[in-house]
Amino acid sequence: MTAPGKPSTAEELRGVGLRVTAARVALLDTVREGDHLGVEAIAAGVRDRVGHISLQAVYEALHALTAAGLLRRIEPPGSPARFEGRVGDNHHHLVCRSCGTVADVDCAVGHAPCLTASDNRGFSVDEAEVIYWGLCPACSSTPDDRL
Amino acid sequence: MTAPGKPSTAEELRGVGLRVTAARVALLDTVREGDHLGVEAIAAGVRDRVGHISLQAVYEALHALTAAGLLRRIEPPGSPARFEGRVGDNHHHLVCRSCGTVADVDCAVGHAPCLTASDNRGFSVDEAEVIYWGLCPACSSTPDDRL
DNA sequence: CACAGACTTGGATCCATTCCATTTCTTGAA
DNA sequence: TTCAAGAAATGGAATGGATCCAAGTCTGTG
Repeated sequence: MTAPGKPSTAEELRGVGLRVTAARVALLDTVREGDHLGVEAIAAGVRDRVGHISLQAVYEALHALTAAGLLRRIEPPGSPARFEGRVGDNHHHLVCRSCGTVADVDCAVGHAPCLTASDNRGFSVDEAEVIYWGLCPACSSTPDDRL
Repeated sequence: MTAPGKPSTAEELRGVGLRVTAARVALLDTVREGDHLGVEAIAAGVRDRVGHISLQAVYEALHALTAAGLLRRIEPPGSPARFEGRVGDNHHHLVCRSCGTVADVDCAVGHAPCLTASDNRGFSVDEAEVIYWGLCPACSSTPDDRL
């Protein structure tokens, strides 16, 4: 089974080996419907759906879902962590210096300097900050992950 | 006066309208010699030079120097803020997921997808995170900066 | 059904950062 | 050189996001 079309939230959870609980389903839905929500906002959204959830449970679930690859965590310098449901595609973010609003942008692959977003969504961009994540030479030659 | 060649640290401070104090000179030198240092490391470096400085003074001075454009603050998600002396040029960073080491990279302007750094310095990059800073449509049409 | 895993409650704790009131110091002018 | 204005530095307290802990309850899942 598992119609290839569009798996339900529950099926997605199961698909990555996580238990399906009301809280997690509500959390996943909340994050996907929301727009780069912070932890508090997510907790509020989940409470709207299932009545109650503790902040700790929210943190726990966010970790689990992020680790499972169902959510992505972004942390614009200067503001608390935010989460989004868009994963898998390589997209970046526009952050407003004034109000902190976050918007998605596709990666400008293939053309232009990386300073230019493929679509600036109406933002007036004054800086592009790029962080390349990976392993430094020393760490990539080390067998295990030492932290 | 002010030989165009290479202004002293003190002259640079004066040049941006800041007072010249031993602490600031030492701090600026420390950051420039160091490699993406954190606040604690900077404080330690300054203490090596001038004997003593409070953490608060370090924060205050870092703010002042950053605002003045003499330093740049970078904040890789998951680690405390770091400061560097390279300003003015548009360069980005390589961050090691394992040890947190930060290295500079020039912007890959003009060629390649932004996923590819101009020189990866030996890092094995698995992700490029781009944050475009600017003002969202709403904020850019607003006369004053409301936060 | 039984159990591992998830959730709750209620702490405590950690860390980076900021705020406060007070004192000290740099600086430019007298 | 002396002085006053105002910026900078100080110690101490406080804030806020995030994490962790332990004990007990609940609940998916095999």
